[in-house]
Amino acid sequence: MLNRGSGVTLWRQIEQILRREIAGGGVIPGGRLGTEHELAHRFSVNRHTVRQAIAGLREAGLVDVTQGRGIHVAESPLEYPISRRTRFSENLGRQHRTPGGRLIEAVVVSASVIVAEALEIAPGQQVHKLKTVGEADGRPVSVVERHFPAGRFPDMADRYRETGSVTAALAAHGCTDYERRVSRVTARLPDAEDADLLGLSRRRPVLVVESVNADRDGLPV
Amino acid sequence: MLNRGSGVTLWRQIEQILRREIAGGGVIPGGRLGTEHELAHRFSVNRHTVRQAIAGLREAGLVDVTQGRGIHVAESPLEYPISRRTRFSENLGRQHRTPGGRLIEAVVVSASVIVAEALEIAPGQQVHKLKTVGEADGRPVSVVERHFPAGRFPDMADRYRETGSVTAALAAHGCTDYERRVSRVTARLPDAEDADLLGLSRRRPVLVVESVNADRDGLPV
DNA sequence: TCAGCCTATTTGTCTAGACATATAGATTAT
DNA sequence: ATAATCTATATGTCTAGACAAATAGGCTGA
Repeated sequence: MLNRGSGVTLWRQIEQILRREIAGGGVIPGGRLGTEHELAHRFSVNRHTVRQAIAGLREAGLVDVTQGRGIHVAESPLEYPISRRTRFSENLGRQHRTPGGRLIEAVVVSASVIVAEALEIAPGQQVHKLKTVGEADGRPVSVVERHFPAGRFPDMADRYRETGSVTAALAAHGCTDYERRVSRVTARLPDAEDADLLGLSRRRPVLVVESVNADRDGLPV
Repeated sequence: MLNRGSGVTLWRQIEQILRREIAGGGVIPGGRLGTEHELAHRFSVNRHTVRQAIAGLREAGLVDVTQGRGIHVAESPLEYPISRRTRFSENLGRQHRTPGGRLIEAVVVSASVIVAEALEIAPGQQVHKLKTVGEADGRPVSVVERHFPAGRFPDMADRYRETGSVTAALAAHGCTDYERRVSRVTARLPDAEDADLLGLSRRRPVLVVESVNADRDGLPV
């Protein structure tokens, strides 16, 4: 099965074999890949060598490893053969117009310097902070944090809860149309909270869209 | 130095200590962090335990580890306290219009199915493939791969070399204006080649802009 | 029936040591 | 002086084995 003197390390060979098995559908998503002990025995190597191979699969988000439970093929590695990209490549233009989203948090806070600058208000002024999780295809794909000046949009949170739509909530305040003014796209690795909300591996990069909307509305991050 | 029965694993404690030393400027960027052997002796642990701690620093892009050379603090972990975002948050609209870029590769290849579909030509037809590295602020920030149908733009590579501009090269073929038709933004971790070209850590996510330009020009990836 | 406990299973951490391989610098030969 | 070779140093890989800790499922007692 393995080639021991080929210049290619054993754990890489093992990783490759397991990758193919997963990609080829040899193992059902959610099913066990086998225990470290089993795999070690199967490839006739030490358990630690298997662990190094598994570490690679884990980074790639192909398997979930849990102490006491075992090694399971991740739920949707279906698209693996295509690429390892993060999936939520939304159409940017639409992203901020879509009504959907589950509300996580709605609080009124003092504007940080960055937010204040974007909104063209004084730092420390009250702003609504809405945190929502966007969903598509039935699974969470984006975490959005919006800031609205509390002065101009006093009932923002309530309106959003009623309508479930940012656009509608803004309209209720007399703002019938808005446009993105600037938009910066960056990428980073998600922090623990984001990863939890999205139910994803911390390995997968996350898109961060920072944009400021015209008509004097702004929404960083 | 280390607390052995605290519930926090040794390697995590070691990682934290080293992180603080790096962030605090205790070690000069480019300087050695010490060898695995030295660190193992310093913390009175096994070399492998140190290795696991180092693996964490490595993932975070804080150190460069090279066989035979040792462990060195990464060149610019300066912005570490700020955030771990990738830096090249370019203005999307401008990205494909900018003239700049160093040519890495220019070949004529057969169109893959994906490329062919985007360009609305038959798979297998000849296309120019231009690979360039975009620079900003003196450092490489983007890897762009463009595909042009060889039929419509026979001298693409030469023209690009002459003018150093995609727009100009297209104009030489009678295509004076073009627009992005659709654009998808995704993020992924760079592969070895990309990381090398960009001179960056493989941990930092990379933005991938896939767009198809109107006037029947397309440029995936 | 249900809660709590117990235990087998499985991954996580740590140690110990051997050999492989890449790097840099010194040494040697031309 | 320059190029090739050798050597010490350092990380990479692999094995071996011990104990810790989390999970799941079965068992026991109320």
